[in-house]
Amino acid sequence: MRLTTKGRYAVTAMLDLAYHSKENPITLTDIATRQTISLSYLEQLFSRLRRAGMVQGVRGPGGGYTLSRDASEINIAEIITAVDEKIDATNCEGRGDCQDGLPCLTHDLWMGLSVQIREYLTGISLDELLEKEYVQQVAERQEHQMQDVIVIHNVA
Amino acid sequence: MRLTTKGRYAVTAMLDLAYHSKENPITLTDIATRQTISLSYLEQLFSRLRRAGMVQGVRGPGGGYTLSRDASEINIAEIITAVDEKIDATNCEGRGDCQDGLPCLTHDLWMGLSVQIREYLTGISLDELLEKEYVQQVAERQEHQMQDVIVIHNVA
DNA sequence: CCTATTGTTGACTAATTTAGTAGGTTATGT
DNA sequence: ACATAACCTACTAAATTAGTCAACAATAGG
Repeated sequence: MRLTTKGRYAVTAMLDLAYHSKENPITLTDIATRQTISLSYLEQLFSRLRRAGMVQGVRGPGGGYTLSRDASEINIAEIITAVDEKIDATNCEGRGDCQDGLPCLTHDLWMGLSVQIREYLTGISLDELLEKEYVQQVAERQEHQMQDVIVIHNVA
Repeated sequence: MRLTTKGRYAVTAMLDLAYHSKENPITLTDIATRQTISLSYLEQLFSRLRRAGMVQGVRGPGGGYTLSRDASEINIAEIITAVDEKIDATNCEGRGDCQDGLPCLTHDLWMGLSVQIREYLTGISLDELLEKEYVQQVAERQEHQMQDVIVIHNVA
């Protein structure tokens, strides 16, 4: 099982995208600034998200990324899977050959945990997350801070 | 979140111990053979489990390890915590300072996931695992294979 | 008392993964 | 044409895992 910043960054970026790209494409530079994630790293993640068919890239000025599907049709588990390989607590990727080709003593336990985690994350859509009061507060705060960054940039 | 072989080995070893140490202490060498885990690595893990007060070591011939508590009083979450630091899906260890001292956009989501995983693993005791038909089958198989190893060893 | 057994400890290491950099190439709106 | 932004590939530093190795401490049994 790995749930590292890779998967967390991907979900955060997708949520940012869902929040801001209602009409126009959003650039990775914007997301990188708002979420303080390195731009190049975001590019890698979005490369995978695009290949997984979750986002669409638009090149050139005014371009950026948009969601390929409605935010209600994208769940958290598939975002993590797209960038982080798999949500799986076993060592044998569920095959049951953990000990010399046969299942280890605790194989079933990790299978159960995997199902548990997968069900939880599959059950949450981007849409549902967006509606949370908490998310909206943080998103608004980030927009204000973004304004500050732009002002500082223009002054300099 | 990290759920790696470290935590899995610890739970597997503890389950093996619970299964075999009904009367006498069990040596790490036995556990290492049955579960195909490196002895030196097991020593490291049991050092932590001992400091966490979950097992007791008995030195000298006939020694080994026993559970400090009844198997019904030991749950899976605490075993993992003892060797694997923490069951936590956030990047900020739950503090909410993930983005420049303030919570990131998805902080709440990871908090919820952490609770979910922790509840699941806390709700399973070693005792309960032992009663599973599946575990008993694997344990018996391992004992037979262990006999083979001993026979081969004596012949050689 | 001696010795084999087993726990206990600490330092070291190879392999893997993560997180991030750097530098380029395409496509496209103005 | 030119600036903008996606897109792509290769490289790298830091962290973590999964061990190895070597020594020391306690103790049961002869």
